[in-house]
Amino acid sequence: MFDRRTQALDDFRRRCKEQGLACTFQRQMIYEAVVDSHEHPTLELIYEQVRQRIPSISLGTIYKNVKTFLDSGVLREVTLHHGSLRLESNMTPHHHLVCSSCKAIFDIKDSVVGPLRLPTSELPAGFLIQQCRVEFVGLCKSCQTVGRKKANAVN
Amino acid sequence: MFDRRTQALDDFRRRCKEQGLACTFQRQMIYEAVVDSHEHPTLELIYEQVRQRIPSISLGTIYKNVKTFLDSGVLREVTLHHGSLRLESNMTPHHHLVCSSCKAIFDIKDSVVGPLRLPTSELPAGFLIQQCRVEFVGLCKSCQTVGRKKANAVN
DNA sequence: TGACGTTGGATAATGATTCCTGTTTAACTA
DNA sequence: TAGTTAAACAGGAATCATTATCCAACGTCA
Repeated sequence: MFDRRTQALDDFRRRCKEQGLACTFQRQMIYEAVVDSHEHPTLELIYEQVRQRIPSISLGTIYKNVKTFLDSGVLREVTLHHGSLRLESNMTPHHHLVCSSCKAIFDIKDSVVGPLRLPTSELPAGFLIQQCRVEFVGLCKSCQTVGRKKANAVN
Repeated sequence: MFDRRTQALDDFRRRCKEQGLACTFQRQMIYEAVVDSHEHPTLELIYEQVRQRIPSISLGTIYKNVKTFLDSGVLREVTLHHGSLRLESNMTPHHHLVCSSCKAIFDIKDSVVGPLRLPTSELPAGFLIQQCRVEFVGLCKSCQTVGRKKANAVN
């Protein structure tokens, strides 16, 4: 009887224990909502999901716990630059190098990485690929020396 | 006398003309602020920049024109998922496939893409790379048939 | 130059996120 | 197992970024 939910629950307990986080029912439901949704859910989606099982839960609780999960590495954020719109005028194909601490962005020439191909067999049926973006994530020189704490928090 | 600013101005005029946009002084300043800043600036940064030359400009104007630029493709947004925090529980290395229209995200196995290396010579001095994220961007099946307009708008 | 689109500024609306406060709960200990 | 305590909770207020609306004044372009 080692179904997906049991597995998820075990993972959750283990991850919480590792991080010294209380293993509350609300947190468990939030975690499960992320695991169950294979769509890389937004906070709103998680909220709706969890409310079906805990109607009284508040959005604030979702926010706080998701933040806790992200800070401690129990969950991950798909989107690196979420929250800040960043612009560029360079329209030629290129990639980016991003400092995870100070969010500085550098351009990387397209040619350095080379073309990336994905076998059609790996794609969802009918998916049409238009472009490929590569982000190298790391720490710039100054953030390595200055902000160790900060850098660790960003996983 | 073909310096960087002259070049930028020419590019700007050409891009505006192509898109049927008025080539106003304010827009020119906004465009130049993006070109001049090699940091992939935020809106706030652009605002500060432009205000040095047009102190009376309002933040609303910046927002409005940047949006116009993004919609028409005069400028680009570095961050694909800006504005929506997306979560995942899958902690194993993997990449993502993103529909630019409906923002659906699919996982791609790490191994399919293979390891990517960047010659140190291509990095800013002292930069420490921690991970590499690849995003294949395109259109999922349903968005290809349904939302052509929408899809075009998303560059 | 004249018509038309754009700007500025003020304001309001919105949506996402954070903060605050009093109450409840999980985890630990006796 | 009951008691204690720090942490977590719900609910609502507050904040912040962003978008929308208005209109008179202005600048652009044919």
